[in-house]
Amino acid sequence: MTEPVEISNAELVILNVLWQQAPLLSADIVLQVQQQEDWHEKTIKTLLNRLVKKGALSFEKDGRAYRYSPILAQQDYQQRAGSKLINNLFAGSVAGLVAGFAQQGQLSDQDVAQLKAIIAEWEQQEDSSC
Amino acid sequence: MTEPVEISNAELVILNVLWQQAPLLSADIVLQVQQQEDWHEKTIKTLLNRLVKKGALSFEKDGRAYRYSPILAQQDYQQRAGSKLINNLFAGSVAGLVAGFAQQGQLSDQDVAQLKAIIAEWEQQEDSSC
DNA sequence: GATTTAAGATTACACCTGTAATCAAAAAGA
DNA sequence: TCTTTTTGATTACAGGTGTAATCTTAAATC
Repeated sequence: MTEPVEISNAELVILNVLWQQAPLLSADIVLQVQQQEDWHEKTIKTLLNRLVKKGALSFEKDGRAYRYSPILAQQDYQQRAGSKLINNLFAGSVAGLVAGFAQQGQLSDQDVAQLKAIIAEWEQQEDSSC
Repeated sequence: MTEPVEISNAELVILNVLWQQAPLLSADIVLQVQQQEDWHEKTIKTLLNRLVKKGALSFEKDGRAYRYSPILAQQDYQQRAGSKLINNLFAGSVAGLVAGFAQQGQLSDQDVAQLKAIIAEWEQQEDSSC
C-alpha cells in the first residue's frame, strides 16, 4: 500500500497539466499553467519541487532543464479524493452527490447519457456474476 | 453572494455533528465527536471557536455554556465542495466520478436504484420543460 | 576566457491546520 | 466568603500552503 500523498489545490493544477501530457519540460509546464492561472514562474517551479519531494512527480535531466512526469496516477488520485469527499460529506453515498447536482440543475445531457451507460453495464455485470 | 468559507477536514467533523442535530451544547458536541475521533476536549473547543470565527457556526449562551448551531447549510457546502472536486479533478463531469466508482466496484444496489430515480425525474423534467 | 543568462535549489514569510496547554472568569461547593 | 471546578478565550507550536525572491551553478555569449 502506498502512503496517501496529500496534494494541495495549487499542486493539483500542475498535476492536471502533466496528467494530460507528459513528460514535459518545466518551461512548457509554466506556459500551460499560465494559460489558466496567473502565477509567477517561480511559483510554478516551487510547486514542481514540492511535488517531486512528495513523490508525485519524477524528472530526468535534459541538459540544463528537467523533464517531468507524474508518478501519482490520475485514476488513483481521483479515486482517493472522490471517496474521501463522498465519505466525509455524503455519508458514503455517491448517488447523494449526483442528487445534489440534479437538484441544482447541473446535470448535463451527456452526464445522464453516461450515467445510463454505467448503470446498464453495472446491471449486466450483476446478472453475469450469478 | 456569500464569501466561500473554507472548512478544514477536522472542522468538517464538527459540522457534520451539528448538521445532524442542532443546537447542541459544546459538552454534547464533545461527546458526539469523541465517539468517532480520538480528540482532546480542548481540540474540539478550538475547532468550535475557529468555526465561529469563520462564520460557519453561531452560538447563544446558556448560563456558563454555549449552545451551537450551524450557519453554513449542509447543502450549500456539499454543493460547493462537490462542484469543486468535479471541476478540478473530473473536468466538470459528474458522470466521470460515478464511472470511477463503478469501475472500482464501489457502486451499491442502493446507489444504482437512486441513480435510476434521479435520471427518471430528470427526464420527466426535460419533457415538461418544452 | 570573462561575463551574462537561465535553470533549478534554497530561503522567506504570513496564514492555515492539527493538536492541544494555559489563562481568566464565573459558577458551584465547602 | 474562599476555594475548586468548569467553561470559554487566549496562546502555543510545528508542519503545510500560497506566493514568490534570492542564491548557485552551469551554459551561452562576447
